[in-house]
Amino acid sequence: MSRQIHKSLAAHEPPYAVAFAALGDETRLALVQRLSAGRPVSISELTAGARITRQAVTKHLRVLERAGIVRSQRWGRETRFALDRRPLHDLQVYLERVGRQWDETLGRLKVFVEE
Amino acid sequence: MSRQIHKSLAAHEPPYAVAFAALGDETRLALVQRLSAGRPVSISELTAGARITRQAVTKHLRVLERAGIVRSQRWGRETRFALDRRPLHDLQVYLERVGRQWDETLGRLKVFVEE
DNA sequence: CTAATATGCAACCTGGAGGTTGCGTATCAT
DNA sequence: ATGATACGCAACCTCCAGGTTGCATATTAG
Repeated sequence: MSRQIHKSLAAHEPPYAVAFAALGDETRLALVQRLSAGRPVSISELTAGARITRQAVTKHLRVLERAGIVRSQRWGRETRFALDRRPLHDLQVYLERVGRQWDETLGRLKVFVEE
Repeated sequence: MSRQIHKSLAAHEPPYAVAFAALGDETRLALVQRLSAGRPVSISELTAGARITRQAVTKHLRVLERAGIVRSQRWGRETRFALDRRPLHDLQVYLERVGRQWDETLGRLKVFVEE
């Protein structure tokens, strides 16, 4: 899309695309679900029962971390990950805004038609 | 992610991951923005001013369409795309739910601690 | 102290995402 | 009728996401 649009949108806004992309994977969505309970969970525990390797799980967690959705903290020999709700809330607000913009524009359009 | 968790979550729910993934690209997010005005827009118009080829734009639009976020309709020689707000709203609700689950679980935890 | 546990790091593999070009075909404008 | 416009289809290219394996290292358990 035009460079102008892109720039104007991404200028000082959070990197929505990155966050959405982080959620755009079944495995990572499942991880988010699992962490949504609030309790920090270690990599091993998150890997337990999974069909993929611990390394793969780790990579997914790092993706979520770079997107700001999750934070990690070492606890002895294990690394525990916890959810951060703020970026998720930001996405929610973003989606609301898109819907609202639709309403407003369509509202104006309706007024125009009715005149 | 254990198979059980995955299945129980994805069983009859919308394919959230697919929708999130569709939004997880700057170009496609820009397209969504542009369509959020409500007016159906043709591929050519969406391509105008973009730095990528019409074909690339088309591919992105198809991705959005498969995710249900956008719908296409032929209008003479052009194909116009329009936004569908429902899937976006579903995502919004999904994100709300994650946040709410956090609150509830943490609430329970707090009660437990205080007893 | 020693074995088991929990991770990190790095190399490596493979498929598909994102992009391009070329060409064929409706449809619209003149 | 004819040229310009708006697409679709298909082949092709490149790079990186998602996954694995192997090995080294720090912690904890007994």
